[in-house]
Amino acid sequence: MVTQTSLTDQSPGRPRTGRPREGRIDDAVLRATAELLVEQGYADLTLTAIAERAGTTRPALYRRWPSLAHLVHEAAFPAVLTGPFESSGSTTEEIRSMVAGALAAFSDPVARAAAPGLVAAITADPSLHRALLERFASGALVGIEQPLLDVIAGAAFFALLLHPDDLAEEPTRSVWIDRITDLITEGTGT
Amino acid sequence: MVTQTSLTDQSPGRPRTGRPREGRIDDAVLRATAELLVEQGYADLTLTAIAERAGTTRPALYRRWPSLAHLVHEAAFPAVLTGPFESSGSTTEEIRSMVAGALAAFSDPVARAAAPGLVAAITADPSLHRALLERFASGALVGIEQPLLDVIAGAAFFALLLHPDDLAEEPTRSVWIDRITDLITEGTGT
DNA sequence: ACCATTCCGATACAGAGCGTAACGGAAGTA
DNA sequence: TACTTCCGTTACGCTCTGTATCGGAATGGT
Repeated sequence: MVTQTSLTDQSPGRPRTGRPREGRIDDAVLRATAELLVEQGYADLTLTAIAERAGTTRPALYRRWPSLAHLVHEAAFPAVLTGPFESSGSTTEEIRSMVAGALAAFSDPVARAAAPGLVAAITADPSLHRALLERFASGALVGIEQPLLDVIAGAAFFALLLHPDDLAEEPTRSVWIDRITDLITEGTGT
Repeated sequence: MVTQTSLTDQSPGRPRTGRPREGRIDDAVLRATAELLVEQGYADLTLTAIAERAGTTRPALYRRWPSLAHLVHEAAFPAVLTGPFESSGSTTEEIRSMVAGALAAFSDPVARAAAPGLVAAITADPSLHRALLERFASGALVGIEQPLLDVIAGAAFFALLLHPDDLAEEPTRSVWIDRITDLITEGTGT
C-alpha cells in the first residue's frame, strides 16, 4: 500500500494521530483534473466528474482543497512556471529566452486550459490569489523586475488568448517572439 | 410608451412584423448587469439575479443574448475600448498615452469586474471570442501592430490582475506607466 | 375597423451540480 | 487490546440553469 505524504497535509499545526489520507486519491484526483481540463476545458469542469474519474467522491475532494480553483491551480502548475525564467539579466538573448519561456509555459495544454479560468477565480478568492502569487514568486522569478515580468508574461498570456493561431505553429511563432524581444530591447522602431 | 430599437434586433434577416421587443427591458438588463457585476463580481453573477433586478424574467434574457457571457460583454464594453488608443504612432508620448489608456480602460470598475470572467468565457465559446475581437477591432485600434498591442494591453491586464494595489493610487501608478513606456521605447536599461 | 399573424413576456418544469451533515469503518497511538 | 482520530461514503436540501408552454400584445393587410 502506498502511504505517501499528501500535498495538502503539510500544514504545520496538523496532528499526527488518526487515520492518514490515502495518497493514491490525491494523485488520482490531480491526474483526473489535468485530463478533464484538457479534454473538456475549465468551463465544463465539475467536481462530480473529477471525483468520478478519480474513483472517489466529492467530499474527499472538499477535504483536500477548499475550492475547485485551488485544485485546478495545483493540478495545472506543479512546477511549470519555475523553469522558464532562469535569468534576471537583460541582454537581448536573455530577454528572448524569457519571452520564449513565458510563451512555452502558457502553451502547455493543461496550463492553457487552466489559466483563463484561474484568472477569473483569483478575482473572487483572495486566498487563491495569494497561493498563486506564492507559487510564482517561489520559482526562479525572484529578482526579476516587476514591470518587466508584466510585459513579458502579460504579452504572452494576452496574445495566446486573442490570437492563438498565430502562436501555434512555427513560422509565425518565432516571428512573434522576435518582435516582442525587439520591442523590449531595442524600443519601437519608427 | 417608449418604442426604442433594441440592440439585438439588428440582425438583417429579421422580419419586421409581429410585436417588437420592449427596449426598456434591454436597458434595464444591461444596467442591472453592470451594477451587479460591480457589487458582487462575475463569479456570483446569475441570470436569475439580473432578471430580478431588471424587473423581468430569465426567458426574456435568453431571447436577447445567447449566454451570460455575451450579456456581460455588451454591458461592460459599450464603447470603453474605442477611446484609449487614439494614435498608432510610436513616439514616446504616443506610446505613453496608449499605456495609460489601456490601464485606464481596464481600471474601469465594470470592465475590471467583467474582464477576468470574459477571458475565461471566450476560451469556451468561439462566438464570444469573435464578438470580442470584432469589438476590439471596430474601435480606433485599427492599424496598430499586433505585437505592440499584445505588449501594452497584456501588461496592463496582467499587472492589474497580479498586483492591483500598485496601480490603484497615484504615486506608484505613474511610476509603472513610465517604466512600461520606457521598456517599450528605450529598451531594457542594464 | 377588423382579422390574422407573429412574436413577446411570464409561469412552470425537469435536470445538474453544489456544499454539508451524518455514519460506519480503517489506521494509527498508548 | 482498547481508544482515539479522521477517513471515505451515502444521503439530503438548495440554487441555478435551460427549455417547453401558454395567454396576450403589437403590428400589417384587407
